[in-house]
Amino acid sequence: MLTGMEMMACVTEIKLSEGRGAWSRAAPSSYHEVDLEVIEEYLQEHSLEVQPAHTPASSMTTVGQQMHTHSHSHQEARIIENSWSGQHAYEWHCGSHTPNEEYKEPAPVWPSPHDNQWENIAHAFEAPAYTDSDSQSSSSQYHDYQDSPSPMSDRGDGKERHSLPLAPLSVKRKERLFQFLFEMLQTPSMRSCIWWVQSSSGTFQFSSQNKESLAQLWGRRKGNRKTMTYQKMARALRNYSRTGEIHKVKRKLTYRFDEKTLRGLQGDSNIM
DNA sequence: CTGGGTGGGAAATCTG
DNA sequence: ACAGATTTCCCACCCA
Repeated sequence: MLTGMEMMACVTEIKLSEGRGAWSRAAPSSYHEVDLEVIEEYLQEHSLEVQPAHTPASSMTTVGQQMHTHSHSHQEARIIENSWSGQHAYEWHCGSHTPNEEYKEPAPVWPSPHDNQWENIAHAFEAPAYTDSDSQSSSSQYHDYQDSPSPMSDRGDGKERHSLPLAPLSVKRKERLFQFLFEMLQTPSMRSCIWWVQSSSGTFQFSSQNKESLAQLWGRRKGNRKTMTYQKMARALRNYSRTGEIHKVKRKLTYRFDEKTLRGLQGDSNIM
């Protein structure tokens, strides 16, 4: 049981490795193998659990440091098998805690930028040049979106109302990118990489400094030969514009799940 | 001019 | 063999 907790803590911290600047030169080839792994394991292990409404994200700030070197346990046993609407929904039911984590700040505000505890894992995860290019810095005004009772009242496009072939399959295929992203969106520990801008409309945004980590995680999950990058992941995202699962919104690093897609994901995540 | 994003064509890969 | 879903490359464009 502790593992879960620790993992959580660990992951929770890791993700925010942000770039302090110091170790920003960390070898891009070494950092992801460590922490990303931890995160991945954690995600897999908890893919079926309902996370508590209040994530220990802020409470246990120290636990993780000893884990990033973790021993790569064993729990890769189950890989979330998603089945698009129908079968057995996704395993993630994080709906319970969502209400309090999303519309906080659209930007990943690291718990304590000065805590050197992060440093350990920090460099390990991602060490960008530390440019506060992220929304919150001072220009979070992009989206003042506050989750309100107005589902999909997003400006821009609100046209897809017909049926999309989102659930054509009867067999479970590999996890799709948008499913992965949704999962990450429901994972509090990934807040530093991706977050909801307005969950009700399915609008989410990537962290400009941690988007690469998120991409790498995706690539690892897919077991790609080469390292996944945001550029490539974004290319896949652009393909979604054509197929309709996800659309790009004018905001930087911001995308929006199609209503249909979102419904499917939500439905699956909390068995509707 | 530069860099971070964005948009896409096209071919390569994987997987069911 | 085939199709769907990326993945990988690469290049053009924009904009701050």
